[in-house]
Amino acid sequence: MKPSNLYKGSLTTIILKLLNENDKMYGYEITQKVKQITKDELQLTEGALYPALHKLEAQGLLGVEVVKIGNRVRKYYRLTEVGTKVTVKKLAELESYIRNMRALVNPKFRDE
Amino acid sequence: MKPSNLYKGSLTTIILKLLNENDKMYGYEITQKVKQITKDELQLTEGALYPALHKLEAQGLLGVEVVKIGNRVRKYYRLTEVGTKVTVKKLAELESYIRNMRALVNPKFRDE
DNA sequence: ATTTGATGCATAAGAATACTATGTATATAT
DNA sequence: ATATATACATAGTATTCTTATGCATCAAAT
Repeated sequence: MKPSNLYKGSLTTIILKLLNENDKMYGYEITQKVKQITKDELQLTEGALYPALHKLEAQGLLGVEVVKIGNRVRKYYRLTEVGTKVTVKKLAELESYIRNMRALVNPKFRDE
Repeated sequence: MKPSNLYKGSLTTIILKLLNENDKMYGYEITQKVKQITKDELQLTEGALYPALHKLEAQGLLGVEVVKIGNRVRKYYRLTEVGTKVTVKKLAELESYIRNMRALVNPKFRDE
């Protein structure tokens, strides 16, 4: 994730939301989806993505399904029930974050 | 900064913007201002704030003025010229970040 | 035929950022 | 007297991400 360090801390939210929307996805697919949606402005690095996926899996938020495509392996991830609940929470936190940052940065948004 | 780790990476932007708006401020004042603006949702911790101020000063973005208030010391910070330029850049990055995150999280915002 | 670029996974070393805990000290209100 | 607010600061730790590297398959172009 190059552009600025504002993205620090938002990777989990991004992953969870995309999985919430797309049912199941594999890592590389997520990187491409993010590139597409943000018009190349945000590029997930694999060094950040894969460890993040592993961690979410270890926390029980994601389930994995290994699929062989020809001779290649893909690991499809999908939300668990817990993962779905956490997604809702993360999205609320993001809205709150954006609201607060807008208020901090733009006096117009300060009276609710 | 408690609420969520989304705030990781935004402290510099917050400090610069508040100084851009208020001419000069001291550390404690910044923490209170942030509390007020975000209605207690965001509490800057001093362990994050003071090192951040020192770093910005070392980078030449802030100038310091030490003032004695009674027997107490206050360190007033203000933007340098360079600091003002960086502030503009940081604010643009924040807008970009918010736009991208909105698009990632809300399909409605994906076209445009 | 082979090289390039895309696909697809993974980890290790290090940097950056913030949190927690702690310390010092003054001022004010109860 | 004592708790709370004001005001600074740093050390140790945790979290998160970047950079660099590695392995391997596949399609397309030269």
